[in-house]
Amino acid sequence: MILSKSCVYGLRASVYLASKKHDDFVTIRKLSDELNISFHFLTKVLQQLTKANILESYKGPNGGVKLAKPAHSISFLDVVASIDGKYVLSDCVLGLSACGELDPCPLHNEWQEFKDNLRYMMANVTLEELSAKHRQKPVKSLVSRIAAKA
Amino acid sequence: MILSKSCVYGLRASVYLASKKHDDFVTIRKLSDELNISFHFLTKVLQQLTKANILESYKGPNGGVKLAKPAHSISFLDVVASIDGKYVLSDCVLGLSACGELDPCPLHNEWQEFKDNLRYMMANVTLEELSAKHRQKPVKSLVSRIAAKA
DNA sequence: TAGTATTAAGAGTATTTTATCTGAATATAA
DNA sequence: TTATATTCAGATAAAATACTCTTAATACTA
Repeated sequence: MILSKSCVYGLRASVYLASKKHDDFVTIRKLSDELNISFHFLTKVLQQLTKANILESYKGPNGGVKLAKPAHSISFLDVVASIDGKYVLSDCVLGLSACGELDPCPLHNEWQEFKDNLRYMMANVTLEELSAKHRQKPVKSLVSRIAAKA
Repeated sequence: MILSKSCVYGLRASVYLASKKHDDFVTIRKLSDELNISFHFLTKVLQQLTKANILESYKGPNGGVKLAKPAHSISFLDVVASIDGKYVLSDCVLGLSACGELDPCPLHNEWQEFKDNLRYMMANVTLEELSAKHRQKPVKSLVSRIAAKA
């Protein structure tokens, strides 16, 4: 599992919110029902996203949560980093603390390439793109992107 | 963390063993000292690799563990699959059980590409290649491989 | 055959992650 | 102003993962 469950829940909720009209608050109860996630657990996760300024929350009747910014300005990575921390995917694959440019482990370069690509993808996919299954502007395929670079 | 710690420990031990003369058994004590891993924990992990026929073990004096096959015939993926199971990297990134070719989640294609590439890399890097830092036949870079394919 | 070095196996503990519960704070609406 | 719908916050529980310890089994050496 690359991303923690908290992170996955946060992503799913964010993508769901991105598909809604921006003005309306959606209750966490509705989110947890729709997405089949434990209400209390989801509450915790969304609090983290609220603190990180990804979401905006409102208490009381007609309250709930909504995206704090337009969906096209929030990336997949924004959400992931708010929950799993920005050092997700920064470790050496063999768990060697010394591994780095100077003293790379045998897999260092290959792994680095993967992490970079994954990061690139996450940073360049927005919630808006994710919320529309048949999006007009599809994320450029990794293969073609890398091929163009090479 | 993509791979479990057990898995990482198993990999490090395997790579270490690959760098040794094949005939000699290496004690788990020596492995745990060299690699700075808890002896008992490493024992557990290596038992799994022994069961999976990656390693061969021998009890008693002059005993220990060694690779069961030549290092060039054991892939990174062999080790990973023996410890984390062969379904590592098979889940949907958004944790949707329904996600698949028929009903893909918004990230399905991008994610699939990643998993395929990672799997390809893991399946095509052998312990022999990993054990030599300055290997004669470097693993073909992902970028060039993908570029060639495209 | 006795002693010892070694892995094997399983039980036990600790830590982290995931999930649940309860009560408080807040804001709306009647 | 009172009742209600909601998030917020903290405590607790359960499950998964990581790690430790103890004992048994094995096989060499002397």
